[in-house]
Amino acid sequence: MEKTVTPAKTGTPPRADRKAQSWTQDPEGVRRSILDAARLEFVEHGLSGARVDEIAAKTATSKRMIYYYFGDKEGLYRAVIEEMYDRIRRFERGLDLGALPPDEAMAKLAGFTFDYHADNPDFVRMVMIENIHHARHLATSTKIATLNLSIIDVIREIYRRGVAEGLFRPGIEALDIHLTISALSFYNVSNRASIRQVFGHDMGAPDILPQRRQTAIDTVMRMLRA
Amino acid sequence: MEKTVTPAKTGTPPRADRKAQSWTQDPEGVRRSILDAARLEFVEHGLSGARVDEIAAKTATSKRMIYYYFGDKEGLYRAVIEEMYDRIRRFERGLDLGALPPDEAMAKLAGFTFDYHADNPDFVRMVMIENIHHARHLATSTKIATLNLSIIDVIREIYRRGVAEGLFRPGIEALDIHLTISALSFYNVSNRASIRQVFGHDMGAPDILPQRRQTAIDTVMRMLRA
DNA sequence: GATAAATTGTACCAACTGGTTCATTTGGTC
DNA sequence: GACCAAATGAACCAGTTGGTACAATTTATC
Repeated sequence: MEKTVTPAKTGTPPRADRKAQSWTQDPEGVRRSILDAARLEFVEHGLSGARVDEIAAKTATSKRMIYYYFGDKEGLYRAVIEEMYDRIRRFERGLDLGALPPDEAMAKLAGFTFDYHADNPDFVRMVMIENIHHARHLATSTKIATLNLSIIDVIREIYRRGVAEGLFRPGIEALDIHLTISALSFYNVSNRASIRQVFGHDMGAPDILPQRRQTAIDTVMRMLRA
Repeated sequence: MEKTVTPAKTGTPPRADRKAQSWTQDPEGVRRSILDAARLEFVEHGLSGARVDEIAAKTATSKRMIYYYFGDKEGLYRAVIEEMYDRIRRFERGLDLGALPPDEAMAKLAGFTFDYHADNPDFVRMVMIENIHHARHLATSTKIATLNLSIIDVIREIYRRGVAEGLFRPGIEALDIHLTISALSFYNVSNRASIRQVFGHDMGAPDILPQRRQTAIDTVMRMLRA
């Protein structure tokens, strides 16, 4: 962000000597830089609390480019949301649990999900913020509507095998399993601050987290066991 | 909100004929009215998204009185938060589970907690909002620090009895039990919008809620059973 | 009747904020 | 060398927003 030449101060920019600086053309890089800065700001302050000027300041580029690429504040917010959902979807797709016995597969899925949430508090906070806004942007996003649900299929298949092998009790909905895993993974992260405030325990602390993780996995397995 | 006399339009208010209206002095009523309006607005738009003028409009009184009683926007927000925590604490204290056998007591507690969250989405949303702000206002509130924890004692006692009677397995922390119950109660409400958007199911719908409720209770009981 | 607290209204302000305008240059590609 | 997209930068603006100033009146209390 260093300028070699002092910029003119008139409203109309100078003709010559504007900038001797050179720069590489890199649209993706600029978008990246803006998205990263925006994520930081939105995650920290929410949609209404985030300041465009603040995002611009965190960027390697300028406020000008934010509007150039994302149209307006909400467009930028939507882009951040979409990217985060893209990421967790890729994560879920990357799970390869088909080769494992059902109980191991389910325990592993629960563990992975727990870890993903614990490792990505930014994602958790964005989901919270989006829910505060009644998932309005999720609804208008064209990208998100088509995708998800894959995780439900994964769970359904593991569960089916588990029931067939007599390991799991029958009659449970795949969505119910997913919601239980999610709830137990999400809550510690989303409500970490209030839990610490009210009960004096920091669920994100490295000496407490593993215990909570084990409890979550055990709880899911016990929920399913025949 | 009817005025019998048209107010003067000068900056300096009129001397006479200001208002023939009479009103009863009712500080508590005015505070109530403001707090209710503020709750609606904060719950819907968050701390940064809420507009003081909008709160004033929802009030039976004026913006003037908001600052008169609560100092500033944050003071008002803090008052709303404190009141909500007061309410759930009273609810928790009101539970009388000591007379029931441990398993019944625990199931009833889980059910009550689930219902409280389902019936009070405003509370859930305020807790979300406060967590987005890292529970900063919970921390600075003098009222909240001293109180809670009673629910942990209730759980600890039920659990102790359950273990003594051989109904529950030993070695579980009371806080872990509470967090599990809370997570399973909170998540459906807090993430209702995104769940509906992504999976197409409205967890608050009257034909789905009871099933989710039962799953939550079952899950807690299975977590504990010896 | 005096005193203090509760209440009323509204115009107003300074700071902030999302978003735009203007004019221009540079890099890559064919 | 031409051409277009990428990139630059800072001033500026109109609308919003939390909060206040000012001046007065009414109600309850003793």
